[in-house]
Amino acid sequence: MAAKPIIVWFRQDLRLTDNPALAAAAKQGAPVLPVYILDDENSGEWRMGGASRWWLHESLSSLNASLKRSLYVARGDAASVLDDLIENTGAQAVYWNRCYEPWRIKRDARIKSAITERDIEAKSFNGSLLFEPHTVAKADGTPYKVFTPFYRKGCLGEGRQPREAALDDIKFKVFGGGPPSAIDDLGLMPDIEWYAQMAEEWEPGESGAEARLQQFLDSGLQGYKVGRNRPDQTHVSRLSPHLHFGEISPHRVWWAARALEPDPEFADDVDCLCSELGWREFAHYLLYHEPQMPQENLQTKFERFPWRESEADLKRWQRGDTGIPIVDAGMRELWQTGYMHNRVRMIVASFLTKNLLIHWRDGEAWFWDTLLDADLANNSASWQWVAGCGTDAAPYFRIFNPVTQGKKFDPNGNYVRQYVPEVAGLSDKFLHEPWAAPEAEQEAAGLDADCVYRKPMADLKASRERALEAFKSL
DNA sequence: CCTGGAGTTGTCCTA
DNA sequence: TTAGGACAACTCCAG
Repeated sequence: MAAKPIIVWFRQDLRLTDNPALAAAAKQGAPVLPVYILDDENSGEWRMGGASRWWLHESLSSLNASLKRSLYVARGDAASVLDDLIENTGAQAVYWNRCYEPWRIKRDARIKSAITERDIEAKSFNGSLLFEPHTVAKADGTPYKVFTPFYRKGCLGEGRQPREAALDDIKFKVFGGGPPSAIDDLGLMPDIEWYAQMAEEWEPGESGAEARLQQFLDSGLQGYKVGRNRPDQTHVSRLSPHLHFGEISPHRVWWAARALEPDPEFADDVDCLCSELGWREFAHYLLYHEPQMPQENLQTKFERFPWRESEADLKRWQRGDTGIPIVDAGMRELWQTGYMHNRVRMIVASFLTKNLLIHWRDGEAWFWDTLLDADLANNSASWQWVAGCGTDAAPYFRIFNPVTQGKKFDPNGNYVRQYVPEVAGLSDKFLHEPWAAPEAEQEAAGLDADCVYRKPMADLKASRERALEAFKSL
């Protein structure tokens, strides 16, 4: 009798290296039946956005190639797909790495008990977080609400360290009796080829992730602490989509950076990178303990906040047609490349929620649909943070001035000029506030009298005052 | 239970 | 030009 296979259910861990569920299955010696199930249709309003779906298609293709084209893919209800698979293949066990979206936690718990009831082994592992949410608490047992103590004491206190990434090249035999892969049938690819530029800039999949890490370690990490704020420079890691889909583990990134720490040239930069990974942890921690975070204000007093409703204004923000150069640059970068530099994310989010007083959930939804790295935990935690309704103590008067931010973090205008060619002809002095330039300069740069960059959609001073008033009303 | 220090990412005005 | 304080007061957290 042939050995019964072990199903390895891939989810947000689309890699072979440092994959605890896969490693555990390989260790058993049984053939591995690798499976991916597209079931986000059942996730309520958190069906994957268009950009993510393109990435997933590419990433699955890459994983399938690594698995010698043996990946079994299906769409639909995960429980019944697994049920049928167990039935048809005589599988002895199902292994997977844990996810932390509330709907997935619930679903996985149901699946685990259903499988166990059939006397089939169901086992889950930690492959995606340095410190899982249920392992971190204050001395009194309640969850942290502030990042710094969460990270310093909760994660790194008392000699706690994340586990080392397991980089051994594990050997396993793939189960040959499964149906053929049919990634194309998942319907992840869009009909219109809007992803051409994304395909040029990104390489979804495990080898692309490792290459990106190496490139970052070689040429981005040194100077990261300061440079990461500059959208005109290349000091951010751009690992977020790879991390989201689990093409690389945070452990791998953490320890690869730590290895450079003895070099004094890197000391502060490594700490800073690790703390950014810590923020990723914190977002997942918050989502675990506050499952309503993607929908509801963490600070309930914000239920009274006087948000404005304006489809038209929201559209202009989405299109990058606000008349504020750095905001438009960011929104267009997002639309064209599926990515936006972190500093600019904060600027556009502040503009939407404070200057326009449009609900953070509208911004969250747009990012969800357009970001390649759309991640329920990171996205919702960050939007609540910027809007001021999160658990941290960001003071309400912290309202970004996009002109000041632009001058500070894009001083030569290279970033704005790349995405907003309309204003490229202005001098650096007025690039970030074209409306303030002398008329002669506006004309010479080709800005018509009714051009949006001479009449931005919001007066920064007046809208700031209005936001401060709105906050005071709480 | 009490207490005191601290809190990712800013802006604006004034001297 | 630039540095420093105001902008409020609250909650979190650890000792």
